[in-house]
Amino acid sequence: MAEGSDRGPLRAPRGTHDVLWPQSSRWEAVVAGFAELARRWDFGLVLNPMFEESRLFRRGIGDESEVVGKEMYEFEDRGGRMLALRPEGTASVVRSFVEHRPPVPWKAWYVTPAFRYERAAAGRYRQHHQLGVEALGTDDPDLDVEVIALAAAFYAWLGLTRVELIVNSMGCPDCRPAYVEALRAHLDAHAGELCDEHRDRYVQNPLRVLDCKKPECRAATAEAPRLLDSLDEACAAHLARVRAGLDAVGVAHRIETRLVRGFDYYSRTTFEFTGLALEGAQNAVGGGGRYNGLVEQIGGPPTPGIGFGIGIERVLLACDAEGVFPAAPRPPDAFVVDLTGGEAARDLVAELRRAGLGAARAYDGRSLKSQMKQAGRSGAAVALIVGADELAAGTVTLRDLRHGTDQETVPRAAVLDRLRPQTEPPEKDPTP
RNA sequence: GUGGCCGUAGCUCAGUUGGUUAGAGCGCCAGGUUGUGGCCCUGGAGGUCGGGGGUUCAAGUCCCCUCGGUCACCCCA
Repeated sequence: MAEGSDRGPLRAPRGTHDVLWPQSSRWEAVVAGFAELARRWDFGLVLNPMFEESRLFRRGIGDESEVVGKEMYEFEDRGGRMLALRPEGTASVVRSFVEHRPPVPWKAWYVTPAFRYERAAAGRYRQHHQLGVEALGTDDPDLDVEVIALAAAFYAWLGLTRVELIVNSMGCPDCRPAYVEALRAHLDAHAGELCDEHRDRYVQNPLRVLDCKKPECRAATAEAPRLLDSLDEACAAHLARVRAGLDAVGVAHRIETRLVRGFDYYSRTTFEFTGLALEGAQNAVGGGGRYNGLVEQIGGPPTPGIGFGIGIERVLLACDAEGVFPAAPRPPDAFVVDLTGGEAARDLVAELRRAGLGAARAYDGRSLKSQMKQAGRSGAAVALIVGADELAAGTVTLRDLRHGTDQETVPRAAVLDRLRPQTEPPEKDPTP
């Protein structure tokens, strides 16, 4: 183990990253856009702790899952409590539901960091960020449709077009066991054909083999029984209703019987959004499903639920790959250039800001040329220049920085009125 | 966690079979213009060559370890 060596430069820990302006403007916009969609879909914001008792995740997500089994950031606090940084959002949200018992249906959205101790790569981080929703209290397939449609609307709002939605049903505790047995029987007969990894492990979790991308496993399961065919009547009807709903609201999707998601809590509807423009293996931009047994598992009353998580870094990567949703910096409305020692700038920016305008200025008594350069770089629409002449005359020189070199002399008292009409930004609708 | 590739100014990179004070473009700062940005010209600042150890008269160049990135596997967001 590398003891915190004191050599070398300080850097962000492996798998973490900083987001600086102007890149961060995309994050602001992503969250604002998602918040607006959540409002339309009638979801309210829920805030949860970033760490929880470890047992929440062990019980909720499943001890066997990769994420809990080997990727959790677990630690003991000074009081001897075993805690873990949240590896995903659902367990915490559901725990808060169980703890507070809000009236159902309870529709919550969140934005949160998620922590997983795994080897970093492009689009995979030890701390990444997820947007998500959880809806508890009803098994109504129309809700599945709403939840999936919300995610689809989000991708569309970003401008993404190359996103594919795959849907499957994991069945329920009534019909899945029989299927798992049938699948296991099939795998027993083909065990020799499986890839190295699954040859021995398929017994524990046969469903995993369906998800394996190795050609051997693909071939060995090509003729395997399909979960879709062994759904009981209720699960089959549920899925049919979800599919019809997606068609009705115009959400294109494809059934993928191999889709098996990583967490233990899923039942019935599962889905995943894949960024087709993304290179490499990290191309899932979002996913989720129904988890009708989860609330009970962590100590609440039997309550069905459904939700999804969307990885912000992934989605932004997909935007880069498709060339959409660029960073949109918000420049100041005016840049104050001061040649009098700073007092005029100090007072003028204060006045502009009180009036709701974005005001920037230079510091350290730079030269006029230097201040003008900064003004140009800032993206401000106008420069407000105050020198000895203007100070004496009670005016400011207002220079257009966007178009040409037009400038005019404006009485100091009229500056605000002169600025307001041309800078009032139209209230921007975050959706198309 | 396993294997491959990579790591030189803030950024993108060059750096000859190891050989004096490590370079370019962009960016930044200043000047050209005693009060005017964007283009242009001139100058300047800025580097533990990711970190540590080793080989050598000599290491950015070679070797080992380590940290970080990246690709594949794995896993998923």
